[in-house]
Amino acid sequence: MPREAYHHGALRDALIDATEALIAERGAQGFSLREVARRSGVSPAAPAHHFGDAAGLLAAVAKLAFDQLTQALEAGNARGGDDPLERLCEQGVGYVGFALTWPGRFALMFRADLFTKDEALVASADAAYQVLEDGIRGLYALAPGTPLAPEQQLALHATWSMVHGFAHLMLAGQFDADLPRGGRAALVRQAVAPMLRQHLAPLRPLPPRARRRPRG
Amino acid sequence: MPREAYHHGALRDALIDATEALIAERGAQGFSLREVARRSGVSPAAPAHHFGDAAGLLAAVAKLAFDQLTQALEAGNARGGDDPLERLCEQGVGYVGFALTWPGRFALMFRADLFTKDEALVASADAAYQVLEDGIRGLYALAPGTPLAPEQQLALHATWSMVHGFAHLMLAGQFDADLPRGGRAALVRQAVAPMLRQHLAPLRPLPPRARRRPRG
DNA sequence: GGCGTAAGTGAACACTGTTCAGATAAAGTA
DNA sequence: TACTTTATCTGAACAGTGTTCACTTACGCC
Repeated sequence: MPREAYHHGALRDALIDATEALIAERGAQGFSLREVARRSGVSPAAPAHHFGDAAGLLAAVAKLAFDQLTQALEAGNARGGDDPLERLCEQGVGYVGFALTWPGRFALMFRADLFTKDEALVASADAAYQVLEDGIRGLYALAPGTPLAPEQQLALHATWSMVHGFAHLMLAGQFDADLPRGGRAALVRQAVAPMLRQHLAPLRPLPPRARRRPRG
Repeated sequence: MPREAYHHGALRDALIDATEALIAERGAQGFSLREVARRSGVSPAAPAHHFGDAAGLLAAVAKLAFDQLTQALEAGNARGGDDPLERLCEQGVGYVGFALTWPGRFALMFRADLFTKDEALVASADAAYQVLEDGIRGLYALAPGTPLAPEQQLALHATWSMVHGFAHLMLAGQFDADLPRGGRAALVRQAVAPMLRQHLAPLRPLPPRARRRPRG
């Protein structure tokens, strides 16, 4: 413990890794700064020098989580191919899949009371949001950067809410009673995509000759 | 502090009240058993005698929160009148309204790690869930108690997810950027009801003469 | 009136996050 | 190479937390 304990600059990453492992085991609630320091073989005061605060360390971990979510959403886009509806649906599948694969990370991301909202974190969170917003733009055939009309914003909110709520309720075990064979992972595919498809399909502009006449 | 400190049986309720006040101020995260005991003018060990545990006290508070949510949902039903679609939409408005009015209560209810799942709590949670499930039954013109078909279960999950996710994201401040004039309360009415109406309307069985022909 | 039981005390224990003076290693400079 | 500066990390302390336990107090009951 005399001189090998000095991490020589690698401590920052070691603390982040230990935190990810800890919240993977015990959830975001079970995080403890001292435990993380202990696992990194370092005194309880050491993290303060790199992150200032427990909230600072968790902010760094949350930032990474948002980056990983962005990747999951973009992977969904890729699976969806050229069809904007399919791309958005697969984003939803990716979102819920991320939440179920990394419940600790997901729980942390939306516990804003646990971490500091620093610049890097906000940027990463915005990046994830942009992927989703661009998905909605694709559905309405809007160019990137185009501001959304009110009803398009509503579609964005509804889609995000549905996917987020589904992930949240599923993690809370509310859907465990009626799981299909294959468990939670199967439910993601079998439920999220049809759910989104049903919700989003009426929003998609129809090809001209098949356009429905206004009801009245 | 000699003998007036003895609560003579009213302590149980006093602790629950103090807890509700505390989480209303500081959120579910800011709860502290000792602080609650302090506000009730009682030693830190006193709550253990009534609730055994901090998790036990929070379970009692969460149970009340579910009861209050049930009332909010039923009030929505009443506002909706006879139309099953309107009843369900107003349930959604009630749900989100409850979450925004009592953010501490709402946050606590879905933090299952904070409280014990005792019998009374599960019963109250189930009661709230039943109101929502019956709302879906109404939409499909099913008698109470009828088991839901898979696509009806899907509608239930989608509706609940959307409303829950909307409440959650709104509390996280994710929609603050595009608030209409009137603030959050206005957004509940202007967004939740149309959102649900759009989602649920295609699910409603149409009157016979206006039934759409199957696509294909 | 005495007694059993329920209710609350107060001190202790093992934790937690944070602060701060001081020690140690690494890097920069002359 | 020697000296200084800067970044890291320690160790002890402080205030606060939830929980336990022997003890005391008060109430209801026979």
